[in-house]
Amino acid sequence: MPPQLSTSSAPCCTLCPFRPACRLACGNAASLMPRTVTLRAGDVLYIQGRAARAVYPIRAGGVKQVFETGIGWRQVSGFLQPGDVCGLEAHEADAHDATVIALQDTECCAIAVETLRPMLRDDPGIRAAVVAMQRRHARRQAELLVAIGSMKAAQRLAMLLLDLAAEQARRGVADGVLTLAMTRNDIASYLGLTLETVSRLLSRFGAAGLIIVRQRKLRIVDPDGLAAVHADGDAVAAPAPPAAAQAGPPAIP
Amino acid sequence: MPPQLSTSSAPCCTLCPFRPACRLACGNAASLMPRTVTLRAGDVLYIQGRAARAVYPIRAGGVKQVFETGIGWRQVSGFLQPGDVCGLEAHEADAHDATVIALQDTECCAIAVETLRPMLRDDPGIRAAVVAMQRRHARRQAELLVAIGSMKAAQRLAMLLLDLAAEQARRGVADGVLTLAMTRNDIASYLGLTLETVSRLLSRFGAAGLIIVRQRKLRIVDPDGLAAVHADGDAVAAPAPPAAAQAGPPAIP
DNA sequence: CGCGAAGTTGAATGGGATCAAAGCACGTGG
DNA sequence: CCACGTGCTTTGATCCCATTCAACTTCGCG
Repeated sequence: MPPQLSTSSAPCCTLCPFRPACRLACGNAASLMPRTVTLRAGDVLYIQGRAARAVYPIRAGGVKQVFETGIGWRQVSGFLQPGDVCGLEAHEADAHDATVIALQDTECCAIAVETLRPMLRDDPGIRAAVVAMQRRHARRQAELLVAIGSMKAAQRLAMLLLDLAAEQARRGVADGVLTLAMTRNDIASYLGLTLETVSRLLSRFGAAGLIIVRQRKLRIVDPDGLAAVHADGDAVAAPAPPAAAQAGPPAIP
Repeated sequence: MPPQLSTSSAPCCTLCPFRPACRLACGNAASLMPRTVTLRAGDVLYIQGRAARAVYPIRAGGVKQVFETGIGWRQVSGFLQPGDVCGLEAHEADAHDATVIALQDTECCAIAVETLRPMLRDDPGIRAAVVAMQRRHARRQAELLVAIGSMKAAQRLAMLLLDLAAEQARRGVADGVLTLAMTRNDIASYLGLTLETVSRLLSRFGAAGLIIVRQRKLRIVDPDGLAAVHADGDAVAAPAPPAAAQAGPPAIP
């Protein structure tokens, strides 16, 4: 077993919708060999409003999507991880509808629209995968809208944590240790809160035994409890003093 | 000139994306003759999660979209007017992604997916119109997300009013009298507020001379002022007592 | 080691929610 | 025609959750 790589796993294409047509992923010499792009934390992949010339499947790392309204109000609108695809709007619009910024060292492919469009026309499998991806994104956005519109802060944060864990499970990671590549500020923006509130809630979740947090490493200890918080909001109220002997699980490795 | 119809104008197809292929709209005998549906206030057009067998262009009246999350939290997610199309997700999904309920007496067409799909395949014009409609909807949802996530109540309401006015202008109505078919509660749900807050803000906007409200009739007096409220939020703060002689415009006709 | 960015924690404030009570429009039936 | 009931709206008083302001700690990196 090789030594552990940085914090994220090596480039992973297993969830990429373009995998069957991609030489990087399946090795077929006759297939597409996409250009790749590498980004460092803070680098901008593309900017909202600029011409959309490609879509960008993420191979490793992580990015945030930032949306800016017509009058200049910005908000984080999503976090994308390996297996997700940035800029899918390119296949039916000519401009990007959000800005994408790397949260950590990130590697992604770039598939030009001139390559993409024939692929979508000719391959029903890929087309279906892309449509499915768009619908998942729309559904998540609708759920987020309701969360921000009518749920309390604790519910929103619980939702995000469960969401991140589900995403992680979807890409096959077994142990429940999440790495939050984004800052507290990014999380707060995404959830319509402030960074202080996010920090306080993470501490409170930790005190309640739902999670273990240490900086950007997070382990979900009690998924059912988190789900209860998401559904109820008052499930974790006062930071009850943990009495005496409570040999909780050791800190995150 | 016939006497004025109820409160909304007669069935209007001028903005319908399917107009060029529709006998109701263009009179071409060889074209499609869609089935029509009539609803009374409160009637349900379709329900989230049920099989999507058709799309429903609205000819007259108005409806609200209601989205329900996986754990049963509901929120109004949009208001649709004549020229809009309900259930457009049908062309790539097999289930409706929201519930649609009539706000008033409403008339709409029903175009079965079996009819829709060939139409979209063969007619680039219609396809483009449908894509444009979906993108406008996505953009509006993103703006709403930022508004609910980080704007104050007054800003959100100003945004909605300006939006409704713009929609009305888009369908060619000249005088600026809006008819709010939805209740204060619907507005509040859509904006992530409570009905009391919406009511108070409408009164405050009225006192500030931005609008004239009386029940569900609303006239925008000062669009620029409203835009300032949308951008700033503090533009209309204290309900300043209107001093003395201020012969404001007469009540809404 | 020292600096800046990110995170934690506390205390005070405020905006919107909640609770409560009238007021108003509209349909229904006496 | 008017009395009545119901649902929607308005307005007031109070409360509470999240924001704001501020101080301090921790981490990452030159």
